[in-house]
Amino acid sequence: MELPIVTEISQNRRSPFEVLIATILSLRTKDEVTRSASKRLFEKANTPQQMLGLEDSEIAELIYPVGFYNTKSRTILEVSRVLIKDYGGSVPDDLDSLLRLKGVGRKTANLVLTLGYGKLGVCVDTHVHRINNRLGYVKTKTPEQTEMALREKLPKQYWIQYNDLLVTWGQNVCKPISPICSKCDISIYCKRIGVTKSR
DNA sequence: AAAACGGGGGC
DNA sequence: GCCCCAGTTTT
Repeated sequence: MELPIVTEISQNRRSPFEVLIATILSLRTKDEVTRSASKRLFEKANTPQQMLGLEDSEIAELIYPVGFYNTKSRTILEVSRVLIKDYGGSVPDDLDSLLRLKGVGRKTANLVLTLGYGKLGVCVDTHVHRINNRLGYVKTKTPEQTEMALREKLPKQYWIQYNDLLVTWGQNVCKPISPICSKCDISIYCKRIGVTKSR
């Protein structure tokens, strides 16, 4: 099973900055599309200093297929500027500082901590949110509520592996539409809440 | 709470 | 052709 792109980047010993940028590119975007776009971008620039050497429109053109390319290219440049100005050109390794960056929300911040620094983070995206609610493990409306619930319920030692596992599972088995329940190892524990069609 | 940001891929 | 995607910001 192919690894999600951001995970793959972290496992190739890429920098926290690359994890951060790849995560920004991946927002609301299919994994395969993010894969090619991040590769193109990193060939041109993979540090905040190098990013600032590119024009807004240049970045937008490189990442074009990911969608939201105007927002994302501005975010990349703005984040790069702040990293140089306030953090000596490196990515901060605490949640509060990361959340203060424009364009970085809870999911991105926690993912940078987890994959960029091997630190604690419960990263709740649509996959983690959906799977936990289907299982009946949590009953939450927003991803942030799911994050807080998991911090209480899930043993710390599993937090880092947990996200990668569920995202991979969410992309390949417990899909948003027509999940392949016959291929699911934890099917017997699942309440299938909100699952209409399954295979 | 809902809209806006967006092209690509699945069906 | 229609709907969703490792979200976040703005209204």
